Parts: sequence; structure tokens; C-alpha cells
Amino acid sequence: MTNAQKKLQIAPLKIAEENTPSPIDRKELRRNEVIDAAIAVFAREGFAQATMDDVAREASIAKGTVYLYFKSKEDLFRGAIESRLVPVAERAEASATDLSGSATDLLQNHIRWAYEHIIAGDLKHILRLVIAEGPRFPEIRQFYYDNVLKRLTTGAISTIIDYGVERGEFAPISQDKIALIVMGPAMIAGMWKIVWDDLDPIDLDTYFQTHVEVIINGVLAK
Amino acid sequence: MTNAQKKLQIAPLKIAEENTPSPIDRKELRRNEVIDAAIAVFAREGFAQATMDDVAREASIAKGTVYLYFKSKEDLFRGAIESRLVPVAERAEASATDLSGSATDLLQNHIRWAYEHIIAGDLKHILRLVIAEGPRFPEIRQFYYDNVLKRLTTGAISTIIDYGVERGEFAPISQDKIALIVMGPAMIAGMWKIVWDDLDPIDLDTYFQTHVEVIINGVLAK
Amino acid sequence: MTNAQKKLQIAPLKIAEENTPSPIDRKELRRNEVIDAAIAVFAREGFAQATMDDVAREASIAKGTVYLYFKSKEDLFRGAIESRLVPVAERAEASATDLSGSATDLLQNHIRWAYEHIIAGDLKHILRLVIAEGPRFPEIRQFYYDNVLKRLTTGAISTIIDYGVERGEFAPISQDKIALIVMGPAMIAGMWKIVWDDLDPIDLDTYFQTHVEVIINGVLAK
Amino acid sequence: MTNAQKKLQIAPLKIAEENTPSPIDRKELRRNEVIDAAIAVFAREGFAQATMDDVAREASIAKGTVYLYFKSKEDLFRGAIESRLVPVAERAEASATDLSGSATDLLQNHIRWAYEHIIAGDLKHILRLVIAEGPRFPEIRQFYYDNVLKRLTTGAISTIIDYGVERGEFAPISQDKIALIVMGPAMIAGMWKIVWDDLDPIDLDTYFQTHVEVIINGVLAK
DNA sequence: GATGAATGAGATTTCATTCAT
DNA sequence: GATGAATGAAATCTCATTCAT
Repeated sequence: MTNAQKKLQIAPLKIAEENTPSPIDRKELRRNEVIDAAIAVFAREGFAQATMDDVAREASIAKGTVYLYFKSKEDLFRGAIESRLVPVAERAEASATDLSGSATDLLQNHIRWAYEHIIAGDLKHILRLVIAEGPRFPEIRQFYYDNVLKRLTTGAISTIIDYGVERGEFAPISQDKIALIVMGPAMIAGMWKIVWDDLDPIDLDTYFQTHVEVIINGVLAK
Repeated sequence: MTNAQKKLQIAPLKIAEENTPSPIDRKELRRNEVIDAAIAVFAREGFAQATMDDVAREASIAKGTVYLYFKSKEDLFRGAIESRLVPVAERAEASATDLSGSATDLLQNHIRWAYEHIIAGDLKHILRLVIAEGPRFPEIRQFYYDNVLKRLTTGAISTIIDYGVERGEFAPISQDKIALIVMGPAMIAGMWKIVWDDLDPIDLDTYFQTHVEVIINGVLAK
Repeated sequence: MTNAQKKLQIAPLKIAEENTPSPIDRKELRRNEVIDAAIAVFAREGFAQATMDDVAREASIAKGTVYLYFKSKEDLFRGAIESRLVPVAERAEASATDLSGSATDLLQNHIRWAYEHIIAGDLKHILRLVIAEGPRFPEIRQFYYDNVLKRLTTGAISTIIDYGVERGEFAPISQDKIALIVMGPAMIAGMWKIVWDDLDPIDLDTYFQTHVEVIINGVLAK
Repeated sequence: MTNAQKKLQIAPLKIAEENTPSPIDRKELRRNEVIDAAIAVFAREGFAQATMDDVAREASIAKGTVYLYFKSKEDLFRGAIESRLVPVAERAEASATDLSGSATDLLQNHIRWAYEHIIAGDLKHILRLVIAEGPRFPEIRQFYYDNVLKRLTTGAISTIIDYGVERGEFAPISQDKIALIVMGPAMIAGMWKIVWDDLDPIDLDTYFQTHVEVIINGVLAK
């Protein structure tokens, strides 16, 4: 693509539609506000300790209103977590498609992506909630497995590893949970940031560097 | 009474009476029973969802009896977790004293120890409880940090790594949380066994093997 | 819309709807219902023996509803007693303003007022509750002192006595608790009516007569 | 009685019997210790708030031991109060026997006695307990009435007043509760000392003086 | 007789959920 | 649709009473 072409390419105007959104959009919008509030409260308090009042207050609505969008507290918990995981799942899906070039680079980029989007962002709280409440919420546990962990273990990372092994770039590894070994240090860093960071903070940049070095050295063919 | 008489006085044989322990022992014993029950219930239900009735029923005692040993549910939670961590802390303390021979072997043994005692045993539940409830229980978070994590990060593993680096056996690594990177895969495997093992089980033996291989290759000097 | 139109716009008549009070009024109303029930129950059972269930049942509402208006049983006790004392305090305040004419008449009227409003009415129960629970409720003790007893001892009666002494109508008396001596017989009659009246009833009319005669004879200058 | 006689009158030696009292005495002794502890605790906490543990601790015995002497908390309350009232009742009985000399003096001495033994001593706490709990303990209410109030209203004071009226010393008064009017200021002073004395203390000496002056002036014939 | 661990009924309080306005 | 007052089931915790030692 030349510069000339670039200049001609004009994105369509994004006109901010401030005026009344359609009823459906409005409902969707409000639902999302409730979810945002719910995630904030659940992350802060945990599922059992959080109250519907907390959620309503966080969303600046009345308690009864929450029940217009979710039929129970459990339903809200499931809905909130699931809605947050969908984008991750989609991106995770997309990311492992083009297997080309250095497997080392692919792996490193993938780990970086996890740090940037999960560990440094809000999604680490979802992981913690699932670890904390998963045993009591089979649906959530299942959903997290289907959308995150399965994609991790049988998808993305696992695929890259296989690709690296095929190329002779990585040592031969036959371990269906290799993705957990590769990503474990990142996940634990996320938990640490939530629970212990104020006692003894992790510097994510250097931690990430060391993590990548150790793991990639660890899988490289000798 | 004369000295002669004194000398003749022979203390009666102390026959170990197994059936009636001293009151102090009995109290300690009962306290431990309550703790065992509490750990089981908290591991199953989480702190907030667990009820004192559950704990009492698990220990086959009346609800009020629990309050003879712990003054509140929170106190029971703290007491139970702390009592379970003391032995770990002590063993962890002792384990890193003799730095001799191959750093690789030392490291491998240490990782094996963690799998055998924490991941394969009950202690993984403690880790999960601390991740789940830590933010709401500063004392527990602190206690876990002081007795487990600090010993892990600044003690044991960290010491072995330094030793390996000095010997030229390991590549130079300067990362204060290296222990987390080294142990992360094990910790996450523990969480997995609690939450997702029935959906997709981890074979701990082979997982451990791969974990050790990758990590030790990862830290070895080239 | 033009100005002309605006002028023609006439606000609809506000017909006082007695059946649907404003939300604020309703809330205040309900709060008062709870207080009425609470006073009845506390007077009957005392603070410690009264249960929140009793109060709720007396008010014909659910147990939880009481907690919408008072955050604890103690709070309800304080709130109920204080709300009952405000009118007394206000009237007591107003009553001692016009010092004119016979001090004897003023004093007699004041004692009569106490019999009519405190001893014959419900307020004697408040006095009993404060005597019974005061030591454990510093705030209530203080509140009763500030609003009733201080006004009695340094206000009202005390002022009338001083006025009578100045006029030469009463014998010189210097006793800061004279009001207690003057009102003591009435207060004790109130306690009697609550505790022993069914065993041996007091005829308040003649008791009041004798009380006034003795006390006024007692303070008159000879 | 002459001085000589006085000197000759020698009280018998009171030999302290430190060695094991008879079983019956010992039981009585222990029972009294429990009662002392109970009175102290009930006075401090009220009936409902006091716990059997408090009483046992105050008496330095085990909780179960209290039940060897009293079959329930209510029984202990009744027993403790009644045991404390017996001496008062007996003395009150004895005190009104010799009607001779000035009725004014008799009355004054009787009021003084009340201040010295009831208001300044511990017995004011019994009065408060009966006012506080009487409605819920018919037996106690009855007992206090029979042993204290009836003797007060139909006995002692009442008799002195009648005697004074007959002598022409007192104005004619026909009021069966005159004793309450006469003693009311003292009783209220007792309640004040328990509940409000730290906020605004009563000086009992001058209060007593004024009380006597006002009441005796109040009943004197003009 | 004395102990104090154990009991369990009953109290206070919370909070998810409903529903009249 | 939105509200928030009302509900009542269920939780924590207390404590009078019992009873094995």
C-alpha cells in the first residue's frame, strides 16, 4: 500500500449518537452498567460477601432494578463473569491462527499479551473469583474452562509449542498441560498482585522478562 | 521420715494410660478436631458460605462447643489456617540449610517436596482459601506471606538459585521473585486440581516431570 | 407556547388527600409506629427481656422491618426513649417562664402537671426504664438528665422555690436538689403504680392532695 | 444504768473458730458467698444482663457449683434479694415498737435510719432491682411489698404519724400512703445515687437535712 | 461436693428477593 | 421500567442448664 493510497483511505465519520438510543440498546446499556458495577463489587468483596445493595449502589440504581436484568444474585455473578470473558475468549481464539516465523517470538508475544491484558488489567480478578467460587458454581467453572483454559491448553500456547517442536526449535515435549506450566508464573503473579502486592510488590516488567527468559530457555532444543 | 526410708520409696510404675488423656491434652485434642472439621468445611464451601453448623456437624459436636475453642467464625478461620501452616513453615525453614552438591538436584528435590506436600496433599486448599479470602483478612494474608511466601521468595528456593548461580551451574538471574516463577506452575496445578480436575484431570507425575525439566533447563547456564 | 398561554395555565387544585400521605410522612409515621410498639414492649418486659420479635409483633410488621428504622436493639431503645422525652422537655421548658402571683399556686400547679402528665400517663414507664437500664446506657442516662432532671433541678421547680423564698412566701432553703425532695413523692408514686399497684393501689387524687399539702406546708415561711 | 454497771458488763469472748465449721455451717457459708456475689453482679448488670458465669467468677467458684445452692438463675435472684431484705424487715419491725416522747424526733430518727442503712448502703440497689425487675417477678414484688413496703406504709412511719396526730403534734392526715410521701425523697435520692450521681452528685448530708426539715414542717400542726 | 466442658434453644442481625406504587 | 419498603429465612453468637469426671 502506498502513501497516496493511505491518504485516500478515509474512515467513515463516527457520529456520536447522544440522543435517545433505541429501547433495545438502552436495555443493553443498562445491563452493562449493572455488570460493571457487579464486577467491581465482586472483585472487591467476593461473591458471598457482596450484597445486592452494594451492586445497586455502585451502579447508582435501586436494588429492585438489578432484578429486572438478572433473576438472582447467582445469575448476576454468572452473567457478569461470562460477559467479561467473551472478549478474552474471542481474542484468544484469533491470536493463534497465523503460525509463521519464530516459535520463540510467537510464544513470547503470547505471554506478553497475557501480561498486558490479564495480569496488568482487571481480568486477573476474574481468575481469582473463579478460583475462589468455582467449586460452588459448576457453570462458571465450566464456562471458564471452555472459554479460557481449554483454549489455553489445547489452543493458543499449546499450538505454538507443537509448532516449535515440529520446527525443531523447541525440545520435544509431550505434556497436555504444558500451557499451564508456561503460563503458571503469570497467573500466580496476578494472584500476588491482588493479595500480596502491598506487602511486597512485584515489578511486572522485570518479572515478565525473567519469566519469558526462563520458560523459553526451558523449552528450547539444546 | 529418714533418709533410709526415702531411698526405699520407689515411685509407682507409670503405666501409659491411653484411654484417659490429661485434661490439657484432651482440650488440645478437641481443639484440633474442631480445626480439622473447619478446614474440611472451609475448603469445601469457602469462608462465607461455610456455616458454624457445618463445622459443628463435621466435628460431631454441638454448635456452641465450637465457641468454647474459638471466639468467632473469623477467629476459627484464622486459627485453622495458621495451625495448618506452622508445620509447613517449620519444614520449609529446615529444608534449605545444607547447600552442597548439585544445585540442580537441590532445586529438583525442593520442587518435588512442594508437589508431595502441598499440591498432592491438603495444603493446596489453604493456598486457595488465602487467595479467595486474603483481601478481607489482612492477618491471614500477612501470616501466609510471612510463613510461606517470604520463606519461599527470600529463603529456600531463592537461596538454591543463588547457590547455583555462584557455582556457575545456573545462568545469572537477578529477580527477587524468581521463586514465584519457579513454583508458579506447581501452585497453579494445585488450583487446577481443586477447581477443574474433574473436567480435565492433571496427571501430577508427568506434569511434575515436565515442570522440572522446563524450569531447570530454563535456569541452567548455557 | 406563548406567554398568553402560560398565563392561562392554572395549577390544578391540590385536594388534600388524607389517604395517601407523602413518602416522607409515611416513613415518619411508620417510624413512630415502631416506637410506640417498642415503648409498650420495653415498658412491659424491660430492655434485656424484650425481643425484637415482640416489638415487631406489637407493631404488626416483620422482624426485619424494625431494622429499616433502627440499626440495632440498643438504637431502638435510645430512639424510643428520646422521642418520648422531647415533648416533656419542651413543655417543661415553657412552663416556668411567668413568675407572677402566689408561689404556692405556681408550685401546686407544677406538681399537678407532673401527676397529670407523668405519673398518670405513660411517662412513668420511661422513668422506670431509665432507672432500670440507665447504668448500662450512658447516653440515655445523660439524655434523661439533660432533658428532664436538669430542667427539674436547676429549672422549673427550683426557680419557683427561689421565687417563693425571695417573696418571703417560702422559708429560706438552700439545697440544689430541693426539686428532688419536692417531686420525690410523685416519682415514687409512679414506680408504685407500675410495680405494686395491683397489690395495694394508690388513689392518685388523694395522694396528690396530701403530697401537695405536706410539701407546701413544709416549705412555707412560718 | 450507771457507769459502774457499764464497766462490769463484759461481753463474752468471741473466739474465732477457724477450724472446720460443721457441714451445715459450711453449706450456709458457701451459700452466702454465692449470694454476696450475686447481689454484686445483679446490682451492676441487672438481672437479665448478668450471667451465671459472672456470678461464679465473682464468687470464685465454678459455674456448676452455683447450681448446688440454687436451682436456677431466677431462684438465685429471688434468694439473693430475699436474704438481703430479711435483716431490714426485722429491724424495721423492731424499730416502731416504743412510741414515746416527741413524734418529731421519732420521725426524724426513722428517716435518718433509712438514709444510713438503705440510701447510703447497698440496699438501695435492691430497691432498684425490684423496681427494674418487679413486674416480671411476682414473688419478688410480693416479697418486697410484704417485708418492706407494707411495714413502711402500715407499720413504722405510718404508726409514728398516727402517734403524732393523736398527740396533736402533727396536723391531721388521713392518707394510707403517707409513708411513701414521707420517704419518697429518700428513695429517689437512692435511685439518683445509682444512676446520676456521677453527672451531678447529691450531698447526702445536706439533702437529708432539707428532706427532714421540709417533711417535718409539712406534717406539723400549725 | 465441686468442676467446667458440652449442649442447644433462643436471641440479634443480615440480606436476597418480592411487590405495591 | 424503576423504585425501595417490606419480608422472613438463615446466619452468628450467647448462655442457662446439665452431667461425666
